[in-house]
Amino acid sequence: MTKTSNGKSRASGRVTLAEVAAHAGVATMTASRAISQPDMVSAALRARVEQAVAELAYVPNRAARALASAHSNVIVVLVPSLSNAVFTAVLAGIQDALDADNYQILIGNTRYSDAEEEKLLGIYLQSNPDGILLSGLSHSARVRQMLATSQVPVVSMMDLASEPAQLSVGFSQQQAGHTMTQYLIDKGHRRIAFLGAQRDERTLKRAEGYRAAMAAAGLADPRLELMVDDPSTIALGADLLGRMLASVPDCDAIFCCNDDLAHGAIYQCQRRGIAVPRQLAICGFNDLPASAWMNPSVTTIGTPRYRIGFEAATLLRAVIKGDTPAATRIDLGFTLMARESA
Amino acid sequence: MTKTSNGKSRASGRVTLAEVAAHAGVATMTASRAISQPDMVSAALRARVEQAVAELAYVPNRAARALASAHSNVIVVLVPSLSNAVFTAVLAGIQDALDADNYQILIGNTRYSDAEEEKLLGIYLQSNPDGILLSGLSHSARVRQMLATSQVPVVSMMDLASEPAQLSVGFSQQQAGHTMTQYLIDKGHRRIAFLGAQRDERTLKRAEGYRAAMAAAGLADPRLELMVDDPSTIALGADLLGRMLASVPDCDAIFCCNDDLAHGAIYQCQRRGIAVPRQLAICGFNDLPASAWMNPSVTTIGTPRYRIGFEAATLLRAVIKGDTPAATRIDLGFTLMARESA
DNA sequence: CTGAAAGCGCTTACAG
DNA sequence: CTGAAAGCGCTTACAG
Repeated sequence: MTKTSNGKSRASGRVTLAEVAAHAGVATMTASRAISQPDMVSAALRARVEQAVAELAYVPNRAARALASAHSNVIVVLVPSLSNAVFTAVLAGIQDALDADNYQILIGNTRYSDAEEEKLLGIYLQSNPDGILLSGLSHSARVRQMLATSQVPVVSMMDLASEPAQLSVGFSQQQAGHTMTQYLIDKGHRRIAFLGAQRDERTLKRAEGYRAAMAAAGLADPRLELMVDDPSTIALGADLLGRMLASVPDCDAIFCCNDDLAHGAIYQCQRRGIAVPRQLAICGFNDLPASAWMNPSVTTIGTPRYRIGFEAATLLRAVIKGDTPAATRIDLGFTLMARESA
Repeated sequence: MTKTSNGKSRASGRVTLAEVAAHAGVATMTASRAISQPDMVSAALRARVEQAVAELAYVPNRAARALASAHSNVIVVLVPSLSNAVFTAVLAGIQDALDADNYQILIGNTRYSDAEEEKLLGIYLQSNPDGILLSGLSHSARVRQMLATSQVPVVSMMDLASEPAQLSVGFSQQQAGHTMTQYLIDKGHRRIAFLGAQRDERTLKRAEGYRAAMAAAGLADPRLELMVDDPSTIALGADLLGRMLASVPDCDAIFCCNDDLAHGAIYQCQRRGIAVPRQLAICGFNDLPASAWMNPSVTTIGTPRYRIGFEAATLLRAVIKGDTPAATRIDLGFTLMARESA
């Protein structure tokens, strides 16, 4: 199997293109073309090479190809979480958009940490990626500098960039936060609390939207805001609900920064015998699958996460291929899902 | 910035090790050592190289390193789903286990498809991975052959292999299915249905366990089994519950092959006014976070998914480093979580 | 501890 | 359409 030619070789033992070429009776470069640019080779030679590939079970060496061609065919995707269904949907969209091309997708989970993002980016940049898909708009100075010196095309996902030079696909997190809050105000609620977790960029922007709507309605009260660093979980939602009710007993509605928190808050209300929405209205954000099925069903903001991934990947691919995109800032919008809980 | 030497160069324009070496006034190979094997270089030279690296913002070319060293430092992980919280937990365990080493983790989502698994494996094998982490024990003939010819070490996750030569980390899916069924039988249920989705390997084995327990108790009835190909979702759980109740009205307990289905079944009962567990007992599998919080809370099987990922990656790393593992088959067990719903 | 040179397995202008 | 040769950016026995 291992046909290393000379004794002192460091060869990998795997079948090489040269062996395939020899087997097919053509030059190495012809074998290369038959595989990578089949149209540039005559049908006869192509068939011989293909047969040799099959007979020798040839597997191309991606490192050698990347080195020789200065093209990695790698696309890096950095998401802050894999346990959050929002980002797995984004990934599914990316996968589908890139499926046809021979891209290798490098998925990095930054765990909502700047340090981790820097580390992962540093490692992934070693692979000389053709493009990068990032979550969110705000990144550490170090990350911004690494990106700048690398010269690799970047598309930001989830939110909309303010500078048109920055490619972004998403929707206005702030506006969505405002819309949900206004909905609660229009329903007649006055003591509307905001429950936030993770304190990430998007939570902060949703809170800004909430704050703007409350202020405009003359309902602002800092005691109505409860924001913690912990990751969003159902358990945290249950906990935060208790804390809010303890500090603001006359609270009549709760806007959770995401559905996990809302679910926990609702389950907690059920255990305490608090009727939702009659005694307390509760709404979330993202429209996770359970939100439509729970009892009461959960009022929330539907977000186009799959499409964000799909469109961002499509945009990135266009830029990599040298196209000048028609739009550099793609707003996919959001949908208020008015259901039973608020 | 781009210091390509000769006119017709295909250089990438990035800073190279040779430039770093020149900047530091050492030979290229010394610069290489200073970076990869710092202990083999004197402190003085090491410092000069490190400074040159910093000043030039040098980023190593992973492809070149892989090609020259015949070592990719890549570990491939294939999971059937990223939207399933079980596998994202497995991934978290893998990440944590491999964090210290400089491994690049290639995550592939096979979407429960043999064809997709073959395709992904083919692409990833081009990167000459040091090791592979696979989900499940049963794979297509093509996959098994690719694995065999590649000679890359493989560890299987989730279930336990029957042949000791095959490295595996998980628990007995069949036994877990049996345990849950026996629990329901012991509680006095007689018409216990099994709801299955995806028809994947693990669902099938849980069903086997169910079948064995039912047969042993003299309760077997093929009409009590409902298995479909569709992916597991809450909506499907709601749907399957309706279908089962329509075909077997005297059904008194339902064993769902996973928690998503169980949640959907319970929500559907709530909408139909069926009391759980009084009129109908319902249990799931995997113990997703919501199961402890729902009302009623969900009886289910707790599975050590994070630890499966962690231990599997640890085992793989040991094998890659040439160690002979003490155990080739690591049983991490499971836990029956008896709660309100059954 | 340090270095000169060969080699890893591909691709790519350039000829023919 | 096909091929000889150089080169991509590293690492590694082998010497000194």
